Parts: sequence; C-alpha cells; structure tokens
Amino acid sequence: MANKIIPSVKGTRDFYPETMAVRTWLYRQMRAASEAFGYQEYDGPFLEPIALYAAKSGEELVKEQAFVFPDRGGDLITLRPELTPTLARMVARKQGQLAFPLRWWSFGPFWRYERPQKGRAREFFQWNIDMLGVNSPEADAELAAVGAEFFRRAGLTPNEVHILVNNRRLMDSRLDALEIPPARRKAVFRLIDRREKMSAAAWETYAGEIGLSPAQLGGLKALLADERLWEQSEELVRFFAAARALGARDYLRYAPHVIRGLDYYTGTVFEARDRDGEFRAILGGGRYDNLVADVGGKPLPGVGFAMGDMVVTLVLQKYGRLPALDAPPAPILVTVFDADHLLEAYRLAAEVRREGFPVAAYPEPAKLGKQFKYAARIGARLVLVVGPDELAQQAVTVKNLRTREQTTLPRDALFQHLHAMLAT
RNA sequence: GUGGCUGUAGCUCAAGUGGCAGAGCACCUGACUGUGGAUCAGGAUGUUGUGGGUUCAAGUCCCAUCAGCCACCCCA
Repeated sequence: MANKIIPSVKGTRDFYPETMAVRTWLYRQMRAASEAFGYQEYDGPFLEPIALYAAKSGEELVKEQAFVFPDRGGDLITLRPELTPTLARMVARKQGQLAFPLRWWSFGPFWRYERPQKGRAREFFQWNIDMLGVNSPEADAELAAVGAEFFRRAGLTPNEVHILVNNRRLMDSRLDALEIPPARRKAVFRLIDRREKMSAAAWETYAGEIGLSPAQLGGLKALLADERLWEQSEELVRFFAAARALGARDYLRYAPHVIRGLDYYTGTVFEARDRDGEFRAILGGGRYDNLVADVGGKPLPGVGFAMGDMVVTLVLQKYGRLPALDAPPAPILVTVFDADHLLEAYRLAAEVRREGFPVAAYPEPAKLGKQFKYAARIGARLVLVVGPDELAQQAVTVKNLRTREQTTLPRDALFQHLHAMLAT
C-alpha cells in the first residue's frame, strides 16, 4: 500500500482536480489580460540545448539551477529554466517575416534545480509576456499595465498588490554622479537589491566591503530614500504618464531600491509585490535591449515580464480571491437500475448528452443507494433513473439532490424539465 | 550548495523519564430486496518516511538517507 507508492520527483507537484482548476483559472486570467492588449500566444520546446542559455541568462541560472542531462546520443539537453532565450531564437529565425512591434505571450512549465520552499518549486508554471521591436517608455508602461490588468481581473486591488518601478539608466547616472566606477556597478546593484533583506548595520558593513567610501554610501542612502527621484528621468516621467493614460497608475509606484537581479535589464525594471511584503516578488520584468542579437539576430529592443504560478496563488489565497472552483464533473448522473437496464440507461445518457448536457453514467450495475451516494459525492445536481416502472410508461424519474424533490415524467417532457432545473 | 524544524492509518493528531501502536473524521458493510450528504450497528486499515546502530525491549535514544516546511543563495 502506502509503502509501495513511488514518490514524486522532489520539487514537483501533483495537480489534483481542485488544484488543476486553480492553474486553469490562472491561465484564463493571464490569457484575458494578454489578449486585451493584443498579444498573441506562442510556445517553444520544453527541451533546449544548453548552448542556448550559455550565451546569456544569469550565470547561476544555467550553471547551478538548470536541469541538464545527456540524451541517448550524448548531447546535453536542458529542461528550459526560462523562456526568454527561446523567444529570442524564435524571433531571430523569422525576424524578416514578423510584424513589429511584436506582442507575444506564453504560459507553460519551467524547471530549476533549486531547493524547494514557500512559493518556489523545481517545476513551476510561468506566464511570459513581451513586446519586441520598440524602445519607448510607453511600451514599458504597456507591459506594466498588462500586469495591472491581470491583477484587476484576478480581483487583487491596488491596496493588496502593487508594481514597483525603477530605471537602471537613472540609477546608473546617479551612481556616476557619486563617482562609483562602472566596474563596481554590478556589486552596487546587488547591494541595493539587498537593502531590505539586511539590517542597516550589516548593510553598511557590506557597502564598505564592496569598496564604497562613506561619502558614496551617504549619497546612495539619500538616493534610496528619494521617492521623487523618478522625476529626474525622462523615461520614467513618460512611463508614469503613459501608465496613467492606460488606467494602470493606481497599481504603480516608484521604488528606488528595485533593481532586479538579472544582468540583461538595461532600462526600466519593475516587480509586483503584495503590499505587506509577506511574499517574494509576484512578477518581475523590465527592458532588455540586445537580447535577440545575443542569439545571432539583428539588434532588437524589448520589454517583458514573467510571473510564476506559485507566489501569485499564495497571494490570492491570502486575500481570499481564489474563486470557488468546485464545479462538479457533470451536473447529471444517470443511474443503472440493474444489469438488464444498463443499456437503457446508456441510451438515455446519450440522448441527454445530445441535448447538450454534460452527463455521467454509472459504469456498472450497483445498488441505487450506492449510486445516489456517488452522485452526491461528485456534486451532481440531478439523478436520473430508468427502471422497469419508468420503462413501462416511457418515462424517466428525475431527482433533484438539492431540493430532494423527485418526479417521474414522460420522456418527451424530460429535456424541458432538465433545462428548467439546471437554469438556476 | 549552506543552516534550522518536522516526518505515526486516506486526513488531523495521541501514545509521562524507551515497555505488546490509539482516537476523531473519512472509508467499507448492513438496518434500507427502486434512492444520497442524517441516525444506529458492525468492519478493515499501519513492517510508526527509509536504512543501519544502541538495548532484554525503540514511534520514543544515536547515525545516515529521503521528503516536506523555513531561512540563506538565486529568482518566477
């Protein structure tokens, strides 16, 4: 029994119908938000050569976190840890044939060999959405607006989640002003990224370790405290103006400490969080120029974001926004009175199906009590019975499990009755 | 990859300082030889995550391992 069940692979999840319904529902909201802005769905292979990721991505993502294994021919295969390189290749291959600005979105599984924990598994689903071929703050704002649209459709309000925005070029120019050399830029970005995770003292010590002078540290702290820093960036000024016009401004907020981990972001970056800061980022994205050139295409600017299925589900649970997803497999169950009436029951089930109702038929003769109990278990609303009495009068018995009312009616009146009973 | 907590029937959990493994819910059967979620009466269930070790004796102690959770790392 239990000791014989082969365990699932670490960090993977079994999607029972209830959780599968959540995944499907998320997919539907993502689709709705994407298509509302004119984005087309696409997908790539789940298996990719490791070389695709060697070109870019964060080094750790490929070296430490990707599932890599040799296929039977000896080639190294990767279970895709992210979609962006695949997107870059797909675009590079047909660059001359595609209409830009290109708006594409996707939802599918990804794999990363990490230690599972809250909001993070080794196999997860992710929504990716990108616009390629333009380099405008307005395009950036549109992507943020798509994210906001998703939250709105999912029932998450600006009081519960927000999208924090910053711009790397802005931060670069400010760091220039502090005379922090480009060589140290990466370390300083990491420092900024970790501000809220460390104590103030530890953070300042860390700043000293990466070579910041007290004056530079002071300047940096002033930067990170300046909520109006964005007003000095023409890109961000236009970004917020466009977001306002798009009706997404209430979800957006400038946040000087948001910098994002991935190296390839070049301009505006953003991430969504629950406002209590309880969970990790719900989505993350930004402008990444030169991506397509990295895989051999012509240079092409782009902006996009990714949202995993796990954190957003936690947030939706926290705020009680997951809809009741307990739809029964079928609202109608046809019982099998006994072995002699099995085919009669099946003929009835087929007729009702042809009328357009989803119908489950009991798959073998069994006591009616057992079949009624089963009907109640699966959440069926109506139970149909054709036994000897009904057959003799060309009738069907219909029991409404909610009201417990039962009537026997002629077959030609059945459909009308079913429509009426299931209408509410 | 580093550190911490946890692991007992399908589920939630019990089993003073080591002494023959239990309850509730759920499940199955029957009362109800044409009817459900109610009631009542019965019933089945675990090599206590796995593998070693200490002991006369281990769910209970020790070691290892696996899994889950949490933090770090990284990020969705």
